Amino acid sequence: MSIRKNKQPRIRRTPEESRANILSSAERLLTEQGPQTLRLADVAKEAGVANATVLHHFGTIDGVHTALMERMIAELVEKVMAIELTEDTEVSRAQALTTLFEAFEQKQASKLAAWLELTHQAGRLTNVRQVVRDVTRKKFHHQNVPEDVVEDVMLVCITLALGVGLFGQTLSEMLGKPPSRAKEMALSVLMLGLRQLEAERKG
Amino acid sequence: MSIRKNKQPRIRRTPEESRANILSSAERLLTEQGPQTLRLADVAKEAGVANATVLHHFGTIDGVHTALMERMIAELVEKVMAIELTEDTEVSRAQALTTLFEAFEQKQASKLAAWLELTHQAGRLTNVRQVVRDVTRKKFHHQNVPEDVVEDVMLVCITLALGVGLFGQTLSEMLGKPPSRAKEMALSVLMLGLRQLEAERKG
DNA sequence: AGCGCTACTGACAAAAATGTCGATAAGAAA
DNA sequence: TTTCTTATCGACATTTTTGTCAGTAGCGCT
Repeated sequence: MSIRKNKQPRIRRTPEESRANILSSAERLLTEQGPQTLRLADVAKEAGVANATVLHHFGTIDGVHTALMERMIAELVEKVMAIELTEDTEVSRAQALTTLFEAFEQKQASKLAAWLELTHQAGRLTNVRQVVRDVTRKKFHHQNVPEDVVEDVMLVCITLALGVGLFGQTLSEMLGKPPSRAKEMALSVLMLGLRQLEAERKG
Repeated sequence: MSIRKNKQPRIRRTPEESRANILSSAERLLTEQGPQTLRLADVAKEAGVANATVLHHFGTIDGVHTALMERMIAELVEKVMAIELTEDTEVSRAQALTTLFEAFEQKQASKLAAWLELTHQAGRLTNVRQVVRDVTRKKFHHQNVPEDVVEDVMLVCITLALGVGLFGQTLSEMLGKPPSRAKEMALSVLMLGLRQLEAERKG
C-alpha cells in the first residue's frame, strides 16, 4: 500500500460546461438505467464530480431533474421543427414521418415523455400546443386542409411515434422479430390509413 | 387532550386477503401518483396497515414491486384473452380493437408497461410471445392468413394501443381536444390502414 | 374458557439519500 | 508573481427510507 495520496487534479470548467456535463451524464443514466437511478450520487459519479458539485450548480437533485427535462424537451422540439415537408407527395410525407419516428426514438424522447407522464409532470410541456400550431402553419400552409384536421393528424402521428419509440423495440424482440419491425409496420399502417382518411375527406 | 389511548382494533385478514389489500393499494398509488410513490411508508399508509405488516407479507419493498407487476400482468393477459373475435367482419374487428385499446387504458396497463420499460424490467413479460401465439391460434384460426402476418398485425395493434393508452389522453388535452380524440383517430387510421394492407396482400 | 398459531404492530436499528460548510485549488487578471 | 474569484471537493450533518424484533391481539380449535 502506498502512503502517497494520489489525487486526480481538479477539472475546472465554466459553469455552462459543467452544467452541460452533468446534464449529459444524467440523460445517459435516464435512458440507459431508468429514472430511479437519477440520484445525486449516481449522477455525480457518472459525471465524474463530487456530489457537492452537482448541488453547487443545480441547488437540489430536483433542480437537476427539472433542468434535464427542459433540456431534453428543447432538443426534441428543435428536431421536430427541423423536419422538412416542402411538398405534399407520398414520398415526402413518408420521409417526414420516418424522421418524426426517429426523432422520438433516437434521443430517447419517448422515455422522457413516459417519465413525465408517469410522474405527472407532463404539465411542463406547456409549449406542445404552440409547437404543433407552428408546425401546422409552417409545414402545411401550402395545402387546403383545415387546420384542426391537420392537428388531428399530427395528434395521431405523435401518439403513435411515442408508442413506437417507447415500446416498439422491446415488443418486436419479444415476438422474435427484428427490433425495427414495429416501427416499419406502424409506418406502413399509418401511411395507408392517412391516405384513406384523406380520400374519404375529399370523396 | 385526552390521556386515553384510542387505538383502533386490529383487522386480521387471511394472508391472501392481506396481500390483495396491499397490492390493490400499491396499484392505486402507481397509477394515480406514479412509481416514485411506491415506497414502503406510502404503500402501508394507503393500505391502512403498519410498515412491518407490508414487510411481513412481501419481505422487502422490492417484493411488493415484483408481486404488483405480476398481478397486473396477469390481469391484463386475462383481459386480452377474453376479447371476442368470432367472425372477421369489419364490425367485429373494430369491436375487438376497441376492446383492446380499452384494456390498455382502463386497468392502467400502459402505465405498467411504461414502468417495466423504464426500469428495464420488461423481461418479466416472458409470456407475451406465448399469449400472442395463443391469441393468433384461437382467434384467427378461421382465416387463411399466415401466422407471422397475423403476428405482425398484432404487433402494430399492441404498440399503438400502448402508445394511445399512455399518452393519448394527455396529448389530446394538450391540443385542446376531447381526451378520447387520440384513441378515436388511432382507431380510424388503424382500421383503414389494416384494410388497405389486407387488400394489398390479396391483390 | 383456555391454548396455539400467526397476522399484526410500535419502537428501534440500519442503511441510503440529500444537503451543508469550510477549505482548497484552478484560472484569469492585475 | 500576487491577488481575486469561484468551481471543486471531503467531511460531516440531516433527513428519508428500509428493515428488524419482541411483544400483542384476533381467531379457530379443543
